[in-house]
Amino acid sequence: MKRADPYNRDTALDAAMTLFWRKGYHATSLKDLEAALDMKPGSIYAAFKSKQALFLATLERYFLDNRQSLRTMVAEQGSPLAALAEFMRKFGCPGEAGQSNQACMVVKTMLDTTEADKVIGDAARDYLDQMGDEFTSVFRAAERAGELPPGADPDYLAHRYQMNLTALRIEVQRGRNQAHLARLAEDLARELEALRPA
Amino acid sequence: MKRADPYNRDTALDAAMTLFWRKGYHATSLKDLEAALDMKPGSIYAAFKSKQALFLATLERYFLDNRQSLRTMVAEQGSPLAALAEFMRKFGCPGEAGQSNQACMVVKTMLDTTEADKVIGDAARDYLDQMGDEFTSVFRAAERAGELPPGADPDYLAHRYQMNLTALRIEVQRGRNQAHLARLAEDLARELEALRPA
DNA sequence: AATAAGTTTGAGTGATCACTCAATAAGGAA
DNA sequence: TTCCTTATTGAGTGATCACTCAAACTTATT
Repeated sequence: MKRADPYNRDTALDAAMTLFWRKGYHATSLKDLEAALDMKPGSIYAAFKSKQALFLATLERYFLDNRQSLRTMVAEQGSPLAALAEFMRKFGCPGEAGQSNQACMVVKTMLDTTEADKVIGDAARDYLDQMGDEFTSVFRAAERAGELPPGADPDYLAHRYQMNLTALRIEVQRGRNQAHLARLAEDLARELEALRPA
Repeated sequence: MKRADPYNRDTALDAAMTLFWRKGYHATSLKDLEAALDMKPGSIYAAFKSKQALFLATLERYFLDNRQSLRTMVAEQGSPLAALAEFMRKFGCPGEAGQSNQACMVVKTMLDTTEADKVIGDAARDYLDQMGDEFTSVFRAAERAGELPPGADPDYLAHRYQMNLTALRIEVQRGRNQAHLARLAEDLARELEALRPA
């Protein structure tokens, strides 16, 4: 039997991430992973140690991707507040930029996890916290730039922003039509930009 | 061997609902159900036909419970808007009234479901729609009672309300501290009541 | 060519999955 | 009591679960 090419870690992790993101940790079997990664069980275990370790690796990858996407947006946009608005808007157009009609993988993971999968649940909560911190620091930058009204609380604003983003992305997975999602994202973005003093 | 008492459908459904709510459909095994319902596999299958049918029955029960809770609130509160505000506030105090620190079972189910579990996913989406319709009709009642500003869109308001409720309940499962959750719920409730013209 | 080091292979592990069914027990009607 | 219907029992079904490992293969070094 011919041997397959040596596996590519990035490609494999991407495939695993897509699969886990869509199906969730519990509903994804090793058979599914073998097919998606085009790897035999032995190779998967040699490369990633266990199903759980592989999942954690994909979750980290997902988080890092998202954080990088936000940071890029902040660097490209003229202002912190505009970056947050644009970041929000992007999730209202699923299938265009992003790859899927799925809610946030980290949120899905946290909701799918109990004490029996403490390691995974803790990782998810930690990434949510880190992403929240990221939003907070952007709001703080907005404050320094004079984009927030006096007395605004960057920490609280970040929290509410994260909640809105989460809710919007759940609407995406709920299968709402594109027009509805776009209006929703636009409204949320406008409410953000409305913070800017006149 | 002594026989167990004949099962009580309500008790069994409650126990199954609690278990499925917490662990999710995929992570809940029949062993888990046998222990929680105190029934042997044969009895479970005689009473509920299949794991999937049992899950669907618990999901319906969960939905009906929640809808009833909202309707009771509307009947008890002085105004529709006050009822919606109070309904929101209740979810900010987990462990007090409700039984668990879990997000909405219907949302969790929708996020945990793929084409492979189409029946379950469709049921979840349908209950979300029905709950949305319920909120819409309360907002319409608020409109008739003069509690909404002119030009308000009850359908859109209901949608945003549902999103906020979903996000709040996810914060609960995220494990935020009680003070934070209470403030969040209070703010969301106040924003609702701020719709009322002066 | 020969050897060594490192990967990939895939049949096979015991455990657990959802589920079945013949046997058994309980309650009601005669 | 005897029969009949209905419910419960729990060991057992084949399938699938996450996972292993000795053998086969490839590449690099000699």
